[in-house]
Amino acid sequence: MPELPEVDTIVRTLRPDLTGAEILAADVRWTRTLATPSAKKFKEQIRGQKILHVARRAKFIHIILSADSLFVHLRMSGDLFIKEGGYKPGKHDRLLLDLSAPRSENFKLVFNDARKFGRVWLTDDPDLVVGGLGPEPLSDEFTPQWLYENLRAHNRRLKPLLLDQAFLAGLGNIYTDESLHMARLHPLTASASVSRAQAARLYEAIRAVLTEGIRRNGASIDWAYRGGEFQNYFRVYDRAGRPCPVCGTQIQRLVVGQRGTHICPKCQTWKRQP
DNA sequence: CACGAGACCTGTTCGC
DNA sequence: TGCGAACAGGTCTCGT
Repeated sequence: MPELPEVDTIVRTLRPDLTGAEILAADVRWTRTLATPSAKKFKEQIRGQKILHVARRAKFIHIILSADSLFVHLRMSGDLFIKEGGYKPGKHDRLLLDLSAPRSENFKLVFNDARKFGRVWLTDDPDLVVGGLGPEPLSDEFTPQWLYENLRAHNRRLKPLLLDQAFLAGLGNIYTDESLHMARLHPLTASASVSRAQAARLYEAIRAVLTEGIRRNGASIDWAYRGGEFQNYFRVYDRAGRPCPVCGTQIQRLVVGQRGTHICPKCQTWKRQP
């Protein structure tokens, strides 16, 4: 569910409460939620550590502790909540941390994840988790020139390449469809065929779409989400059969790389490679 | 290297 | 109303 803007929103929401808190205990309710280490080691190792900072890297929530890094990836259905100290675990709560803060009651950080795809890592080596990721699309490292050169360096279709976190880190299904539409590029376009001008358009579109997503506190579909409202501004995502906001043509749904994909067939044309 | 299929999971929505 | 199929914001692994 959550892509870069949604994760960013969660991080901004949690940061004030979590920063400075001490972890008193961990309750692991679904063992496979832990990517590493084992539940036993996790509980021993995390107890007593303080939360120094809460950050985001791509779609990972990065909680910097006194001695380790705690990473959370929400995958499709994960979410993180703050609950009061007396909170009792609900059906889909997979991991709970008991916390104490200097000038407030004890509270809990709850990882809730209906589909159990989400994962948590506790490690002293961040590269073990995020070392293989591509650049952050909102960082200075990501430039039109970088995008042009690296699109040309692969021979892949645009959409699966943009979804590849080792290529560029943070886009998911929604923001990829939105970016491609804004850039007027078809998701099946061969990356190596993209011109400088098209790459520049795609660069601007990715930055614009992610920035707007963050400004609107992400998109809220199915789950109530920090008041996010980007879902009200989708151009094509989940809008099959409705008019393209640019030209009015009916938006089509197709499948690319096994992902539902939404395009305007008039704005986003595609010349099959000879 | 690129790609499709299947796996991992549960819940909701859609069509009959 | 019931019931199975299709689908869902993500990523990994395997075979071609």
